[in-house]
Order: sequence, then structure tokens, then C-alpha cells
Amino acid sequence: MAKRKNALGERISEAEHAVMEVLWDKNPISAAEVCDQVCAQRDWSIPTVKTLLSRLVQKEVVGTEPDGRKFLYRPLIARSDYVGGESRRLVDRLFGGRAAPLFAQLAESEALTEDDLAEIEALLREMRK
Amino acid sequence: MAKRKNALGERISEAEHAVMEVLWDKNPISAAEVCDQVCAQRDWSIPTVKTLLSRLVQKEVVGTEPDGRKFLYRPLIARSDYVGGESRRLVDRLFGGRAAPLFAQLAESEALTEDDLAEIEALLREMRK
DNA sequence: TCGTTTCGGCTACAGACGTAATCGAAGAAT
DNA sequence: ATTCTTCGATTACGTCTGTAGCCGAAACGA
Repeated sequence: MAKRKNALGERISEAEHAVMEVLWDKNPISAAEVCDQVCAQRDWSIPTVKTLLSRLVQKEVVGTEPDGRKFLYRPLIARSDYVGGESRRLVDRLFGGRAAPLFAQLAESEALTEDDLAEIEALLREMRK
Repeated sequence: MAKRKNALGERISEAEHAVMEVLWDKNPISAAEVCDQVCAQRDWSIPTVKTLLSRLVQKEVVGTEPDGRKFLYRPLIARSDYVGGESRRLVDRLFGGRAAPLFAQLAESEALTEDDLAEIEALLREMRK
């Protein structure tokens, strides 16, 4: 199995991703503050959040800075990088690297709203320059 | 953790997906034939393929039919269903369910070729009716 | 009929993941 | 100073995933 290293090489699991979203939204923050944002929805307890945070630190996608006796966490990778990587992975794996079939798929499964269509058209026009 | 059931409820792992691709390409086929198609690329041995196949059978996404003393396998779910589900999951998880941001992301990370753009434009025009 | 080959089925096992309890040090309160 | 409280760090553990070995039954060849 492919086993890559460094920023974005180490895969971020789904649970870890939930933590990343919180950090991207606001940072640096403490473990307790992260918990305030996710423990409710995901039904987690603080230890769980701390474990996820330390795994993210290990993977070098989250950094820490001491704040008195506690730690504050902040993401070391940009959300757009992560999102871009995941998107490309999906396109590669399921659509042979071509984005058009993905688009067709979303269209077919009615995952495209009228707004989406309009927005995409706008983007297309803009790219045409 | 959410634990869904039935066709497409049970998650298909990446390795399992590789096997599904072979089955979607041609079926019904035997375990050995599946191996012929993937063991080379993924550097697997037959036991591995058999394990993956039986897990897929357990998950009820692959069916078997006896062929003399051996078994032939065939997918029980359509590729488009799987692909559609995965696509929607990604869009939900990373883009709040909106497809437009995904499109923008792909555009920004230069994952869109000229051909893709043309194709998507064509699709858009067609949908406009 | 007896060994040999061929399968599928069960077993294995390490690493990742989800989820959490416990431990130990450093501060805070008294 | 002694205890109480907070944190991060360490440890735990069941499940899932990747990868594969072993076993027993069936089929085949002799």
C-alpha cells in the first residue's frame, strides 16, 4: 500500500477532519474549545478530542503553542489544500482523473440545484478569459 | 459512529473498490480471473483477492453463483450508484452539499482540462432544456 | 480407490481508526 | 505546605482494513 509522508501525505481520517474543520474556522484554540464545537454534534467526550488532536499533531498537520499551562492548536495546512487533495483523489479514483464525468454524475443524481448550475456557468464564463 | 445497513449502506473500502471495478468491467467471473486483473497492479496474491471478495459478499454488494466446483462473482450494485454515492458524500462533507464550490475548487487546482470545460459546457447547455 | 490439485472458508495479524479511561505534573486554592 | 483541579501524555481496546496463510472438501488423474 502506498505510504506517503509529510504535510498532506499522512491521510486525515473522517473524525480527524471534523476537528480540522473547527480549527480552520477559528484558531489557535484549546482542546476544550474544540470540544465545545464538536462534542455536541458528534457525541464525543473531551478525551476523544484530545486523542484526535494529538494524532493530528503527530501527522504534522496541526501545530501547538503553549498558552500558560495549556496548549493552543492551529492548523498547519490550508483547508483549500486539503479539500483540493481530497477532490482530486476522488476524481482520480472514480472518474479516471477527468472532472467532466463527475459533473455528469452529479447532474444525473440530481445533486445539482438551479443555483449550482448558475454559479458554475458564471465560473465557466469567467475562466474563458 | 453511524452504522448503516443494506446495499451501499455498508461502506466499500478502497481495496474492495478495486475489486468492484474489475467486476463492473466484466462479470460474472471467478476469483482467479479477478486476480488476473488486479494482482499485477496492486501487487496482491490470490488469498487477498479472495478475502476481499468474501467481504464484499458479506456486505451484500457482490453475489455468487456456483459454476461447477467454483464460484463466479458479479456485482449487486451498479457502478453509477456507488460512484454517485461517493460523489455526494464528498460534496456533503467538504462543500456543504453544494456542487458549485467543488467545481470552483477543481478549477482552482487546475484539475480541469480544456476538454473538461468544453464537455461541461455541453452538459450545461443540454440541461438547460 | 488413492494421491494431487483446486477452490472456497476460516484464521491470523499488524496498523489505522473511533472512542475513552487513567496517570502524572503543574497550578490554584486554602 | 497540602490538597484539589487541570491539562497533556500514555495506555486501552474493539473494529475495520490490508494482506495473507492454512485446512478441508471436491474433482481429477492414475
